[in-house]
Amino acid sequence: MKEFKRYMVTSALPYANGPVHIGHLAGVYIPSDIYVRYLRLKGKDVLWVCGSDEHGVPITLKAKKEGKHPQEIVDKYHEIIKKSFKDLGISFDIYHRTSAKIHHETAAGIFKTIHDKNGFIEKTTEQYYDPEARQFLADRYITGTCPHCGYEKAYGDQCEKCGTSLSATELINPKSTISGAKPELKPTKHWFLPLDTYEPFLKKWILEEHKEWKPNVYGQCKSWIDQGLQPRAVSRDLDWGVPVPVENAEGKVLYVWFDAPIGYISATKALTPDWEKYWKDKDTKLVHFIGKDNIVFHCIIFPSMLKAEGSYILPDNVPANEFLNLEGDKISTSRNWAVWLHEYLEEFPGKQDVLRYVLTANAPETKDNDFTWKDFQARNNNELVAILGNFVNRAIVLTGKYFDGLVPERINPDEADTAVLNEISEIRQKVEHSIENFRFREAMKEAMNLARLGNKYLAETEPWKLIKTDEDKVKTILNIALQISASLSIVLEPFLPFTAEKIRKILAIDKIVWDDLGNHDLLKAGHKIGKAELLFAKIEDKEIEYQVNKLLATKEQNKEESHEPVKDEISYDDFMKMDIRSGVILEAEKVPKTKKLLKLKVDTGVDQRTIVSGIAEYFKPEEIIGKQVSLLLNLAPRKIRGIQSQGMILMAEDKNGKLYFVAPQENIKPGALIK
RNA sequence: GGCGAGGUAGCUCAGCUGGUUAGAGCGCAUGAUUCAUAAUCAUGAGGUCGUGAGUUCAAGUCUCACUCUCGCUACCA
Repeated sequence: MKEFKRYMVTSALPYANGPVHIGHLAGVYIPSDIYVRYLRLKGKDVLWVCGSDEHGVPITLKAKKEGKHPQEIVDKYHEIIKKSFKDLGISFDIYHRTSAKIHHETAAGIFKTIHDKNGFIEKTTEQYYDPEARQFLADRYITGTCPHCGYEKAYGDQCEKCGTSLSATELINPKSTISGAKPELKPTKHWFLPLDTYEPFLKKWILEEHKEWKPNVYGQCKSWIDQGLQPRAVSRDLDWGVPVPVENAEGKVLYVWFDAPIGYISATKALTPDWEKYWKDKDTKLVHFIGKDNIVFHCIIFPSMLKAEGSYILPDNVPANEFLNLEGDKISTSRNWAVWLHEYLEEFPGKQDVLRYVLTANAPETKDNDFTWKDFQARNNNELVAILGNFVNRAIVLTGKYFDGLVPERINPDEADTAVLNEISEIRQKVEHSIENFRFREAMKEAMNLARLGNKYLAETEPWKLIKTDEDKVKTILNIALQISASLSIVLEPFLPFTAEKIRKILAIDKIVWDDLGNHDLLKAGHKIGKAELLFAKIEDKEIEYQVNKLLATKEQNKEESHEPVKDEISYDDFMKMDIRSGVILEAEKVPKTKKLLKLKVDTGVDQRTIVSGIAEYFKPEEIIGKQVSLLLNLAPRKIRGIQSQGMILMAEDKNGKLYFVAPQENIKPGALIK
């Protein structure tokens, strides 16, 4: 394996429209913190950067909804996120943000360089522009009269009445749905990164040269490359983001995925004037920690951008984790189904390492995993308290009791004693190997084995018995138990930094270096150690119940609060325009090559017609034949997957997206009017 | 539907290029022990390795089909 002179580590930028939860931590931030802390202890030259991703449409929407400026939104979450990371001991060298000036300059600079090298494809199209709102309008934000059927409220992309696909420019009397103003046709230019031209490069670089990447990452990349890459737009008509730095680009910003990864570079710039050697020197090892949803951006798009720019190095590895679930359900910010970091820190003060431990032990390294509070409690009580905390406590208490807290000397250690000391080095090697291969779960387990080793050693030697007959032997035993404790304070530092620090405080030592791990004389005979202090406290059932109840309450609330806002008022006439009737499904078959579509033949009472409906995920064709349904008959026909769909089946949808038929409770002849 | 990843003891996971009775931690049972936060230590019981075929002297490990979970993608008037 290549030896690198220095390391550049990045962690995915959290999106600043909400706080950070345990899924983020287990997937990205804790693994990278372990990795970086380890490298630092080894004395490596390493920089680790992260920051808030503050651009993009969702933030502007959230701002609009709350009547605020996007900057207010990102300011709020940036502070919450930054503080909670710090409190958990996530040791970024810098936590930056993409709304910062230096980021805008950096992103613009990179765009400009690629632009000047003709690295983009430019495409100009005529698009509607709203002079009042002063922005370009997406097709959906324009209504007008359909040139085919004369329907007055056709959308810019499609007429709902006759079903024809339209382009906004075909509409007669177009109107902006934002301001109501009459939009003007203006040429708008966009820039595309021609990913297709990077295909040969990506093929060689990933598929041939990085076979060691994790299977999920490698497989995902292969899938994308094999399917053929398309040029991707790198700009948007929006007023929140990094302005496109060329002439005649007013109202255009860089697409958020273009500017976000550049945030790594700008953060490094903000950190040190020496930033270039971390990003441009071939002897730097660049590692991106991300979640699986980010694989394509970090393995395909960002490297292509850097390649296009020309002067940057490419990542050596992109360790992506899978997702963490919570109590069996997907974590969801919008449904408030999460354990929020800032809340955890308040509710479990001083227990940062417990969360770090549980999330590492349970990290979704190879497949999605589940976090449960019961498991959280069990790991704390049975592993941290019983194995680790207990061992260190035993060693300290015994030393206090027998030798007044003075480290005793080793006198004629026998074979078993030496074997135990030597085992520390073996554990060290295993931990190193695992961390360097991004297997943190395994690494931490090995580290914990050191505490297991200590417990076993004490149980076998029984110093509390020997003290009556052979004090010299007890000295040797406790010396070794203390050396193990000291080594624990090193090996645990990457995983449980607060605990490692606590152990050092009790042992009254300060300096630690990874290479001291396994040293048999970390504590000199005669050194005075401090008083025993518990490393971990048991977590009682009550605390766990509280958390579980909190989640149950969320579940209840989600059930109740699933109301969409009430739509705009309509007139009775509007309602009566709809022709809703009961009907019966006569035939049903799956539309080939789709997941959700069923082609149905229904008896409407007046005729038999074909309807295509997106319900295949919840109903099998044979199950619904003969089923009574409610039909909207006079909906404009529309072609779906090549099949003309004449009407719509009415369905109720719950918050999880599950569908339910809406139909008369008792059997009724097809064709009965519903009003 | 296409593509990718995964399906190994109650739970969380190891099992490298196929090779003796499939491993670990936690939980569970029994025993030992009391220095320690009823903590620890030892021993043990738990698996037809998603299902079904095939290749091979030999398959959890290779091939094919099927099935379930997750993700990307197409697609839900």
